[in-house]
Amino acid sequence: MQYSIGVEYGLHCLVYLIDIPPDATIGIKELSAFQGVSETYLSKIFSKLTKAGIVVSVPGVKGGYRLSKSPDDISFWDVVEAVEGATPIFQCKKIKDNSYLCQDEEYAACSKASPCVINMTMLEAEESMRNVLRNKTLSWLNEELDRVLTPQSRKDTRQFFANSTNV
Amino acid sequence: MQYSIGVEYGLHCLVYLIDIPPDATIGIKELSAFQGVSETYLSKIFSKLTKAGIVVSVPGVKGGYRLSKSPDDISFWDVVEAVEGATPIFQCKKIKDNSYLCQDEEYAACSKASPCVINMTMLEAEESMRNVLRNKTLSWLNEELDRVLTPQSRKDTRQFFANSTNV
DNA sequence: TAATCGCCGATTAATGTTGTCGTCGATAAG
DNA sequence: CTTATCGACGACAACATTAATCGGCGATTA
Repeated sequence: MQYSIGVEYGLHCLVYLIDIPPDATIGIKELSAFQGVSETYLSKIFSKLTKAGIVVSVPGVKGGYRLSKSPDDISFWDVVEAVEGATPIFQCKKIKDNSYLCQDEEYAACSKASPCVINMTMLEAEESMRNVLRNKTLSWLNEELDRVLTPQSRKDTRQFFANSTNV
Repeated sequence: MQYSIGVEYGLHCLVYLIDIPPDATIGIKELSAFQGVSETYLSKIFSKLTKAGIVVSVPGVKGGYRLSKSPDDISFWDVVEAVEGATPIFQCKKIKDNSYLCQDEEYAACSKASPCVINMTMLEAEESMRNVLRNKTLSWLNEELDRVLTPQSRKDTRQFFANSTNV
């Protein structure tokens, strides 16, 4: 069980969109070329990011993507939710409502009225994970990368996209 | 993306193993009949729980399963890990180590030596979820069910398994 | 008006999920 | 001592999902 690789693709790409000049865009072609990932698949990920209001797409020649809001207002969870949806990780098929005892109609009604403790616990655990992701923004990630990577490599990266940026 | 339904099956079944007399067991047949789930599939889940040391299997006629240790020492996470494995939910295909800049050998070596901030963040978030699950034990679940369910339904459930319990 | 971009739906190969089936060895009962 | 019943295990199958590819669409720019 794993989230799709699209989450990783998306987050890595969004980093490059943070520092570009206002009104500039970066195309799928450049993003996929830089990272060495599938162009068509990446474009699907960006369709989802667009629908979620994380990026804005500019169609036509010299088109591409840019962030739709401040990187301060985009959290890791926003990206995960955009790509993977908000479906809970833990399934609840309500098996407690299909137990042997539920052959009794009255008991079944009573069971369906009360929550499933196991599922509640799972949702609580998931929520804890989401809260960590909600507290990490793209701005934070950008600063963290400044701290971890060499200034030269960050500069080279920006240069790569600056050369092909569509202004 | 979801954890398999086996987690839910397993946790619900383990509840019934808590309150049985010492040295008694409950068979797959009774568990699957009570919950209305597939017998063969459930037996696979219990194979995993056995390998993980959560339950003990008794082979032969009148065989079945019982908890291998105190329900105080079995957490939700133990069960999830037994059924699903400990593989992280978030994939990291190390795409940072395959970027355009990594065509430079020296840069590639440097990149591989430094951690991926995005993946670190994901693992931190997952760990937060696991910690919630680690703090919930089968004993806690049992008490919670006592609180939420009617005494009658709990009694009926125990009765169901007592009738077929193998002592 | 032609080339280039993102958008979108259909398709596909590989993989994972949710089972089933048949065989095995262990065990209790007749 | 045989037989029926249990769990263990591997093979298999149906179905869904994942990670892509492909082709046609409309928008844009040169």
